[in-house]
This record gives sequence, structure tokens and C-alpha cells, in this order.
Amino acid sequence: MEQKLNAKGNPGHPGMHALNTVHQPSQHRSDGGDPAGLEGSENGHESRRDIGDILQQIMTITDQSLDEAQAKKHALNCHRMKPALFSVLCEIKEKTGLSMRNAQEEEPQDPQLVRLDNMLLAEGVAGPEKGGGAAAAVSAATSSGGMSPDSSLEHSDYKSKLSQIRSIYHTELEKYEQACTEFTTHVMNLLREQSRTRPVTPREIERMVAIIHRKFSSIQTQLKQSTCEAVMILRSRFLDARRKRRNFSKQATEVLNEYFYSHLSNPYPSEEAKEELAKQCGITISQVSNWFGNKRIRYKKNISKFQEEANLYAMKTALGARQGDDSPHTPNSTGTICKRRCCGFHFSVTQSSLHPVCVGNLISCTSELTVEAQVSEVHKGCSHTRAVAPRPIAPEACILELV
DNA sequence: CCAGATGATTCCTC
DNA sequence: GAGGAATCATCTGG
Repeated sequence: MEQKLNAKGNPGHPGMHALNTVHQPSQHRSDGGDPAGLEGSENGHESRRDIGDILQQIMTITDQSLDEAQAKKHALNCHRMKPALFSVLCEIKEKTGLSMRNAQEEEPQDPQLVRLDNMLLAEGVAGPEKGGGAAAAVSAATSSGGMSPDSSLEHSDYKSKLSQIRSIYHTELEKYEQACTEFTTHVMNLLREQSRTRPVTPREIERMVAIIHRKFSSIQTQLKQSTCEAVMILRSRFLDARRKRRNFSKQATEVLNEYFYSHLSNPYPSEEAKEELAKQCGITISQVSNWFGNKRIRYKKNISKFQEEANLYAMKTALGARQGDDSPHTPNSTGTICKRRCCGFHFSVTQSSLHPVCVGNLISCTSELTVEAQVSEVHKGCSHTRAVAPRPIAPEACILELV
């Protein structure tokens, strides 16, 4: 307000000439109020006329050509009343709360953005380039077992794709940051420029910058979201690849089958046995469990289909036992198994159903014998016949049957 | 290409 | 939590 008093009566003011050239009749002059507090003096009248002129010019500024407007703008900027008017405008703005528009306090950081940031960091897209996510994914794959040698190829493929995503992400982020900075600078310059003709406080400029950042932040969120999606898709593909079923090696299947058929009465390996089998087959314990689960159910569903296989493994085991070479994969294939087997199965004279020792007997027995005779012959020297006795032997059912 | 084999997964029960 | 059953998805051999 002090400026208003200083601004009175200065015909030599550089702006006056310009103003006078566009001088309009002061029909809007006095409305009875005295906003400048100058009523009752010559200077007061002059000031009011000046204010009226200025307001009139402001009101008509949009109707004029750009050159004309620029000229008037310059004139206004240089007018001796400008500081006083400006100060009044500032005061009114403060009082009416206009300056508080959009003055919400700083929002806390967007939780979604935080989540995305964390995810990108965990996946090795953001942050230092160390391939943390890839390493994590690979380690997860390795720990789940069953990683074939060519998984390293998948790994490198994953890494290269991840690095592509990373590079695109950083390029786009850089572009975004650059655009944001440029736009912010531009707006700040505009506001600073405008602050010469209208009341724009530094705080308002800060707020405007915050608004711009918020708007740009949504773009950044989209970028991060897209990147996350890309990484998730890549990761799921990689994990799918990891899930790819690969048949066990022949040797592994052999080991598992040997155990299965030599423990047919109780094909449920203990934890220790599973561990041992897993070690021998180069697979995981859970894969051993899966294999036995599948085998049991499939065997039970179609025993006849597995008869051949059962015969083969029984023979193998028998030969091994005959040579006094107990299979290392069937550490318990001694007489105790025989007893369990006798309790668990209907015996027939087919070798598949027999204890290894008895299979040896079968080889030397003749097919002309009756079933009873064969059983008797086959189980010569062992307790199987006695164990089998409570169960009826069905000659046509030359299969093992789980109780 | 297709049917069957097979390893893995999911859901359910005990 | 282990195992049974059903199912999926992939592999394999003809």
C-alpha cells in the first residue's frame, strides 16, 4: 500500500505516454468507493481515473490485436500505478483464498508406485544392474530341482530379455524425466513472466510444479506398470519353461522301477529310501514321490498292462539275488519282503508274482504241472506256500493283485 | 500328426 | 502332510 502513495502524480512516468495514447473516456471512473484511499484530493481523483483507465484497458485487452495488446501490456507494466494495483490484487487474492486453490498438502507417496518400485527393484529392472530377479528366478528353479543342463540356456535367454526390458524402461524413464523437467521449466518461466502482471507468489509456482509432477507421475506409474507386466510375462514364461516336463533318464526309470517291483506289496518308500533313490536317479525327493504316486495309481488302474514290466523286473531282481548280488536299489529284498508279499498278494505261478528265490525255482519247473504242483514246486524250500495257503490261487489270474 | 506315455499339478480325503 | 484320483501339459515313437 505504501507504493500507492508513492505512485501519485508523476507526469514524467515513462508509461504515461503510452497509456495516454490509448486513453478511453473514464466512464467507469468513480463508483463511490475509494479503494486506494485517496478520495478528497486532486491526486486522489487522478489516481482513480488512472485505475479506471487501467481496468478498462485490462477489460478490452482480449479484443485487441496481439501487437496492440503487447504494446498495452508494456504500457501497463511500466505504469506508475502498477505496483500499487499489483499489491492490491495480491491482497485481494490472499483474502479471497484464491491463492489457496489447489493448495492440498503434499500427498503421501502413492502406495501403488511404491509397490511397483519395489517390484522393479526385486526383479532387477530398477536399481543396480545385477540381475537380482533373474538370479532369484534361477535359484528358485534350481532349488525346485529337475533343472536340466540346457536350463542355463533358458537362464541366459531370460537374462538377455530382462536386460532388454531394463534398457527400454530406463530409456523411457529418462525421456519422461526430461519431458517433465522441460515442461516444469517452461511453466515456471511462464508463471514468472506472468507474475509481472498478475499476483503469482513463489509458493504458487511451487504448487504448480507439484501439480505437474503429480500429472507426470501418473505417466510414470503407467510406465512402471507396463514394465512390471512385461517382467511378469517374461518370468512366467521362464517358469513355464522350467516346468517343462522332461522324461527321466532310462537309468533313473530303471532304478525306480526296480524299487517299485521289488516292493510291490508295499510300494511306499520311506523318506530315507526316497532320498537314496533321488540321489541315485539325480532327481528330487518330490519327483520320487510324484513318480511313485503316478506309478502306484497307474499300476493299480491297469495291472495287466504292467505285467510284462513286472515280470522283467522280478526276473532281474531274481537273477541279482541268485548271484548273491543283492540289488543296491532294493536294500530290503530279503526274506522279510517275501513274507510281506505273501500276505499282500494272491500268488500265481507266474514269475512276476514271485519272490526272487521262487522265480529261480519257476525257471526249472515244467508247465505241465498243475497249478498246485507248480506252486509247490516253485515254493520248494521256502515258506511262501504256507503264507499263500489262506488265499485261493486263481490259475487264470496270473497277475499280482494289491489287497 | 496323433495316440499313448509320463512327469507335474490340483483337489480331496484321511 | 501323505497319498489317491483326476487332470493337464509335454514328450515320444510310429
